[in-house]
Amino acid sequence: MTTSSSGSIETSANSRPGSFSFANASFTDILGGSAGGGSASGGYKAMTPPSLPLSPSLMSPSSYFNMPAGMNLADFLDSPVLLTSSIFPSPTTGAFASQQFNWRPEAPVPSAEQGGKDEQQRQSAYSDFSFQTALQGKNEEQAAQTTTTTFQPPVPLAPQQGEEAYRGQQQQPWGGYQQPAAAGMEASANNPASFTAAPPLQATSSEMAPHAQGGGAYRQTHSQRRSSDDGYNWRKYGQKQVKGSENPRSYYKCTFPSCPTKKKVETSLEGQITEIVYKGTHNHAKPLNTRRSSGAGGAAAQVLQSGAGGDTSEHSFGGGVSGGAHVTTPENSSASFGDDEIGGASSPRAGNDLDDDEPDSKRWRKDGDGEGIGVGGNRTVREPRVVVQTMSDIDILDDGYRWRKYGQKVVKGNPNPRSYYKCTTVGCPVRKHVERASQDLRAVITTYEGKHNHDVPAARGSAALYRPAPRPDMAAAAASSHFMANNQPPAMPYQLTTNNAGTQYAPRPDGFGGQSQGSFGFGGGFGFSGSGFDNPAGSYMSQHQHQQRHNDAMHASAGAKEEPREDMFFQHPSQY
DNA sequence: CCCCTTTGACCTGGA
DNA sequence: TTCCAGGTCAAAGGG
Repeated sequence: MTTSSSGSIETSANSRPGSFSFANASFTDILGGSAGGGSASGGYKAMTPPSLPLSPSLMSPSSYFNMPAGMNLADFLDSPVLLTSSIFPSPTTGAFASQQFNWRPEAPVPSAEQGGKDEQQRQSAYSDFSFQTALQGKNEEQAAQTTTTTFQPPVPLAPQQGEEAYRGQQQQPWGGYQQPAAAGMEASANNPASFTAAPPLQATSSEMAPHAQGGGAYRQTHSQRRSSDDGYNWRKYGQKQVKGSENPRSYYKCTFPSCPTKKKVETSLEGQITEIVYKGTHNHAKPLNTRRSSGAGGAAAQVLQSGAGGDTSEHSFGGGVSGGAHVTTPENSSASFGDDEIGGASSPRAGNDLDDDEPDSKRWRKDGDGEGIGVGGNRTVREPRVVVQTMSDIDILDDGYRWRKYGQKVVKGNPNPRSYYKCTTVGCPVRKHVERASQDLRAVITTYEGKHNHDVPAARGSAALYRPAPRPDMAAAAASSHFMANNQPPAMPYQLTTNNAGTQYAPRPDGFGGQSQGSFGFGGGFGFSGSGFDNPAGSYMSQHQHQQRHNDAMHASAGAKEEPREDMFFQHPSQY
């Protein structure tokens, strides 16, 4: 998306042009709504949402967000994730975490059925959009702490401009996104101001980072969903009552042939959508004619997408996002809009991307990966939340590699969902998963498995953007900080945990540790200068703590698994 | 006939 | 190893 202002981000795979404008809306509005953003989840990473169209108006990408190389603003826009993430503060930091996407529709959330009509509403709705990050509860603290970066008032920019700017800066867009997502949300909660358009936004790195890594699943909740279609056609393939939630969860798949995109929609007893989580990215344009969207899910989804989607045109998120362009596909990113919830649970959800191929959880499982989307802990859904996750499959790049989210799941012991990503390079066995620490939402743990058997992919969009993956350290830092700059692929597997406190990063025993090289920074945009951002790794304390966890298991397996682990919340936009 | 929803069973992973 | 929970499959039914 471009983010608001200008930047357009190209996501590697998914990039699509879109513009997101928050022009009218204030971030607070956008993010804000509910303070409580899902806690943990707040932001996940962002991926590149492919399709959300965002109009750049509010924030200039360049300034505010850095878009991952390759990403187009449009993409961001499209992807829910982007929205959240991009816009919001990083989850880790929590700065924005609280913010979730809240679409607070003026009108009550339309039921699925209503969805069709909702579009109009949506538009209006967007204005209300608030992004909340999952971690609300923590948010405040985090927000304060984390917010390392500040978002300056968004300056509307043309998407393209944004991109250019962005690229020029080489900032990572996603970082922004991610942040927004998680952090942002929270932040909002905590610091509403942070997100308000006018005021500088702060992004917390830590949170953001996670999200970023996570791939972005974010969840944004938006209070009200106006559901409408997102412009894609969905088929419901399952429904289940999820434990811990009164609301039944419905599973939808994009009906487009070979499109791996899925979404989970939770609806309240009243029929309102309380949460939507997207997984995967659409590998096709939005159908011209949307037949119908699946029920609730559809609605929410639609909203997002539509927002994202170019076609639709304008959707304003938050106050005003007007859609700029949009793209149709969305889906990479996922964002969740939701109520607020704090906990990460809700927010965290986001992120699932799809696998490419098969999204199904089973497969994921087979792959060993991931899972589906996790639900956050509790959600209190006050308002309907929509989670969009965008990570798309693609890119995540914290480390410069491209990742595809193939699953997400809530693991016991941790209400926060763990996103699962795979390196998109054919034949490359590397996987990573990102999750927010249960104890400290601000802390994000990323675990890498396997070693890349290839070089860091060229940046999609701009070479500049993708640089070698930052080292883990860097990554972490970056993540937290948001970004960017160089990413070098971590050579080694490691895990990072970030939290507001700081990032700690430890190389894996294997020796896989990375080294940070580049500097991250949000360059321009966010202004994350971030304290820690620049610092590579370890030093980077600002907001994230990165702890490495090693999974023994992973490592163990690793031999095979040698994987580098990284986190990056903010890694690259791409990731997000 | 096509498409979608519903629904119970099955599969897989995590604890 | 077992249990639990989440996610998906696939048959059945409806529009």
